[in-house]
Amino acid sequence: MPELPDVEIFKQEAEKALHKRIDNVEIKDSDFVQATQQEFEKHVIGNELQEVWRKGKYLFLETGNQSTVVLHFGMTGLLKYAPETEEPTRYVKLTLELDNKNHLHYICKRKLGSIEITGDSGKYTDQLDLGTDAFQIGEDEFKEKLKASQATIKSFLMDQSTISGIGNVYSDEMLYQSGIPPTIKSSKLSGKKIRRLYKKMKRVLKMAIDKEADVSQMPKTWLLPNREEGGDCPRCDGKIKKVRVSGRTAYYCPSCQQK
DNA sequence: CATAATGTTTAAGA
DNA sequence: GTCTTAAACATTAT
Repeated sequence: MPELPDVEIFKQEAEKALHKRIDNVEIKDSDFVQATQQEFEKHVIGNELQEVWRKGKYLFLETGNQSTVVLHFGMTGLLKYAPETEEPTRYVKLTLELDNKNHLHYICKRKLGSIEITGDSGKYTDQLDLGTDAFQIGEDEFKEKLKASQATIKSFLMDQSTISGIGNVYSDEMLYQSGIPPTIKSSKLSGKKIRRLYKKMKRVLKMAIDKEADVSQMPKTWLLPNREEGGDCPRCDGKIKKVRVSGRTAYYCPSCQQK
């Protein structure tokens, strides 16, 4: 589930290839990879991986001369760094072959997600229209944006053009831990709840990254490991409910989460 | 077999 | 212009 914490882990995976030269590129699914072999030859092959950075759910691989590989992971994408002797077989869309006999693979079961190359990453990111990264945003900006919104709070958190990086699963988690129902209007939140949500947003993201975005490592008192209809709420006697909010499935505890 | 699934984009309606 | 829904994308898991 590639949201901000997952992509942050992919960033760490890509950083294993930092300062290695990219000797070759294998496009394994040309339907999926937007860039052509020629573009990889021009922008990537023969260059070192100089820097890896993330904004929201996007990951950027800088390969010098203002060349950037832009990755989005859709719902099922991931990165894997492995020796050339341990090739993954299924769902590989792209492989970067490094000069140390290791490979960086982009793997995706489904076709939601993208791989592109740009010669102007500034212009490219502007076009993506991403709001401030959820891990970077300050409390004042958060408060201001929230008060200006007419949307429900869950919708607000997931809107990538306002704040980037938060998706369906982690928005549920933040709202659960803040005791806020997902369908309440953002503008109706009390100052106290806004403050609480801001703090929980940061804490949930940080903890999730510390736990390598691995659900099995998350605290049992979190919603995440209990995210199913009718499941027991880990913090009260209530049962977890499922509702549709902004086209997605939200899980919450009606008794813990009240305005 | 039918259904829902972590995301984004687009279109249409309120 | 804002916000919400639904559909589409392709494939897997239940």
